[in-house]
Amino acid sequence: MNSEENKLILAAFKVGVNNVIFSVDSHHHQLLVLLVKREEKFFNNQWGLPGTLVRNGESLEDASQRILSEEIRVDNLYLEQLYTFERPNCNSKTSLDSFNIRHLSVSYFALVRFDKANSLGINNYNRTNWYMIQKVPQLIFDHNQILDYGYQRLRNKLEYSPIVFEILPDLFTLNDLYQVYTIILGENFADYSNFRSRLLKLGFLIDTERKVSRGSGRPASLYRFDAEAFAPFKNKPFVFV
Amino acid sequence: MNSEENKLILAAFKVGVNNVIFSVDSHHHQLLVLLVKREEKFFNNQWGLPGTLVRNGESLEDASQRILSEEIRVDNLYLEQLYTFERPNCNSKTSLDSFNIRHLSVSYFALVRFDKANSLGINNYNRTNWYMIQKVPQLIFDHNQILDYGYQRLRNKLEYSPIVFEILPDLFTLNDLYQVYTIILGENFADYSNFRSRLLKLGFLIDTERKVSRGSGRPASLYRFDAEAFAPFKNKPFVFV
DNA sequence: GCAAAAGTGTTGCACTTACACCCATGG
DNA sequence: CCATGGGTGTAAGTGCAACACTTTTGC
Repeated sequence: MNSEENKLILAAFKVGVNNVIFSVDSHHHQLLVLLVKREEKFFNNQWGLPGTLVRNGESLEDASQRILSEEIRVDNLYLEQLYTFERPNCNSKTSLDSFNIRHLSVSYFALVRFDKANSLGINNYNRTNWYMIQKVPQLIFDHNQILDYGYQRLRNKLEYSPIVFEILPDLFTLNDLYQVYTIILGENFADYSNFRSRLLKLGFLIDTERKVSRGSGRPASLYRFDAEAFAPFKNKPFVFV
Repeated sequence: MNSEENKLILAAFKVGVNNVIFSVDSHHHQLLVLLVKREEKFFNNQWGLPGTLVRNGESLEDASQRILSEEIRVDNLYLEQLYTFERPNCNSKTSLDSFNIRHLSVSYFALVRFDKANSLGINNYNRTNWYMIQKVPQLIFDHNQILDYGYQRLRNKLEYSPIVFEILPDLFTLNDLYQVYTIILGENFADYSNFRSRLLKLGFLIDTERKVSRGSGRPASLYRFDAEAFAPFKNKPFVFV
């Protein structure tokens, strides 16, 4: 087959999924991302996003969920497609991909509860670990780029969609909520008292009147998120912030 | 090979690209999308988004550009990845895809100048046509869904990025600009005079002092977009609207 | 002069910002 | 009774919607 003929032939692909899985550790005031150490010879123990190749009979999202449940034992709280990346010239570089098989990587984005997700390190010899977002090392392939893209998306989502409530317990204090926002968006996005009044005025946070005391100081009210009352704000931008 | 074994085997994919190509016909005050009539036997002359399968040696974006230049002879003005869709159970439905080849469709989104793009219908026997967005018929596969997704993206883009200037001539009146916005976003997004003052205050529209007269009425100033002056607004949301 | 289109100005209202202040609890 | 964190209130400033008004052209 000469090169002209080759050009008109349809490319054959294997498809992988990569997950950008975020979690918030409120206790240490840190945004975390899940990474996996790649011990295959080509990767030389570099870290990368948790991912896998798509198998027969499973959809892309299935594959993505499989990673979530294998690496951290967690029900999906929030999962969304991010972007499709092309692995550039992969076939010519690694002997794994002989025979002109090209690779595509569809990345997904997830936000999981830290307490539920924190049961890792078992049975995987520290192969999987949470990294603080500021301390992520150089990753394999283009995974740093994918991560950046996911981080961007996370911050956007936070501003107009109620994902936070997926990682907060059913009952939470307004300070809990505020903490998550500052951890992800940085300290200087709004004053706490203004954040409070703005959100409460919107009417989808219900005061249960129940109080919880955290050390000294006045006990805080526990609130819950009312999904029905939120409905009118769906797709309306900048509900929060 | 039994079904258990089959499940662990990596799926093989062919990858297609589909383009959601929008254009604005200011003269008829219409938002248009480019469709292609599919004359293959399975599609029975139904319309669909212009697309193609990815060939050897070309990247996904290459393939997408190829469509742009084949269907309408146009340099890329704006091209962006939209979303990756999975063709559900395609292999079991059409005899084309025997042998467990699955299909993935990566969709791209483009906005092209109408005058430049309007040189179609030549040599293609009305196979390609612009459709008003409200009059799009039932399309093949999930193309209606992809189109909706693209339309959504277009409206979002319009609000925080300067894509409009890619489809406007170098010199344009503020009314030209306003027209494009109302065509895409609908009439009730802002009053013309407020739109004017808000945009002018931002300082990236330069009044060239040149005037143009369109029939009766006071002649309008021609403006140009100053990309440098726009720089500080990059990624800042809701610059327009 | 009159209609039509371009462009300017004004006013009220709503919302944000930056604080100051009050409240309830633990020690 | 004071430190601590929770919660309320307010005054100044900003931004936008609605709409009235002025300017410059063709006829």
